[in-house]
Amino acid sequence: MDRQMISIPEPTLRRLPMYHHYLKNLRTKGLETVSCTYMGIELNLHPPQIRKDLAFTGVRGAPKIGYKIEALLRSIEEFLGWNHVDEAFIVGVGNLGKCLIKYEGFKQYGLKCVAAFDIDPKVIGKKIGDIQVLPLDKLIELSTRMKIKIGIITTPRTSAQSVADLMIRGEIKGIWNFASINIKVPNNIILQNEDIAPGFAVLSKKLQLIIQSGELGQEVQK
Amino acid sequence: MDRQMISIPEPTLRRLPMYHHYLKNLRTKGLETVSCTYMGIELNLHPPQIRKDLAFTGVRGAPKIGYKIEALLRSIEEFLGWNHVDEAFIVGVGNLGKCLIKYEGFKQYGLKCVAAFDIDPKVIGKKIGDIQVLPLDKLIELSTRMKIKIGIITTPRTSAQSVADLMIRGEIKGIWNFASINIKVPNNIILQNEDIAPGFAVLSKKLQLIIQSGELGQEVQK
DNA sequence: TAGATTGTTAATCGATTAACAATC
DNA sequence: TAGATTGTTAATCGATTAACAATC
Repeated sequence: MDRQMISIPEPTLRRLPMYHHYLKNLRTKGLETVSCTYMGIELNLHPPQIRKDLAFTGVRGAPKIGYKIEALLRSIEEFLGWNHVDEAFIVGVGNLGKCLIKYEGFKQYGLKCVAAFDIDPKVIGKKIGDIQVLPLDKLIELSTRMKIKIGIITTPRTSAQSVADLMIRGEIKGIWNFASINIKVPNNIILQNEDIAPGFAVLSKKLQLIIQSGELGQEVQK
Repeated sequence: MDRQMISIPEPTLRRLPMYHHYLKNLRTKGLETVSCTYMGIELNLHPPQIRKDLAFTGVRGAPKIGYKIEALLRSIEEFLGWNHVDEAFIVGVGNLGKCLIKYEGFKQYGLKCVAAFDIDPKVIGKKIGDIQVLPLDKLIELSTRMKIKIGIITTPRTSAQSVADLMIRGEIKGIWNFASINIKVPNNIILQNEDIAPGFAVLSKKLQLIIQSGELGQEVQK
């Protein structure tokens, strides 16, 4: 009962994939153990932070030795649920939709797109990668029947809310929204928004500041 | 001199595009002013936070009235440098690269991809959207000559570091890295990493917790 | 005017970092 | 053993939220 009461800091959750990826690399190099000191240098993080993050997954290291890489990987995967495959539906087969369907990386997260949906008759019936594009009005019935838990939205902004509503009626529990628009979902539905605008805002502003300071520097020089 | 010393909280920077997008919506509806109370309800944020965020851009509101939408939009755009066009090079014309090249949304951020690069002879010379795919070994010379500031990496992981190195030799100042791998750049280069794994980790874990608690609930019921 | 809203200062909260005993 | 590393508690830091005077 208590376990799900412990709240995991979101920054920690967001760092776990980085550790996971890095550890997989170490494993291919044939290494068996790793210390936080070592990881910290490579990943540019402070050792105590890494230690705390890893502790959340339930793994324990050994003083003087460090952590077993194999155990760490299993611990992270189990903690995130990446040790079993989750099937997902994706709606919207435009550029981004196609790109995600073909993305090979999902495998390592245990995510598998099993069907795509669209309203455009020109794409319905086609195959993208391994999967079939179905008409959107089949979504509710199919997702209920197949007990699909995850829905991915890659439609234009204007359709995102109505697609989310369909997914919820189809008993989908988590929505990964790439439509860069705020959609509203009930409390018991997990919503994860993915958008490149925030990242670009950070890049734009930092760039502006560094270029400004460069120009200022030049002025000072002459 | 002082201006660039003030550090802007990154969470604030990341929220600005959301305000920007929302305000554009209000403008198309013909509204002229807006209060933080009102925005807060729509965007699910506390009014004082919105006020602080907006204050960073230098705009001032009027007590009892709120903010002028037009002035807010201009203030955010100017603050982020989105009021002028920045030209960018993109390297790697796979699924993701093509997808970003065709992405219409960059226009509103003042970002324009002016050339694409690849090493694959099969794609070199082709046109994606409006732009030409050039051989990678032309990058340094061209980006120096055209004074390109932004480089976008959409290559496989294995090439990301070497592409970044080329960009830096081509005097690019900011790198937007979609290759989901840690690349190393000198201090004076801005690096912004874009990766969907952190977001999916959050979704996976939350989903796991909610599904677990659902199963537990059922057990308790019977 | 009264009430709503801004702008700003203070209090709270949560995450990161520092410190250090325990340990192999 | 000595030194490196973990695990944990305390201190710090930064962002969010609360409180409230100023104001149109």
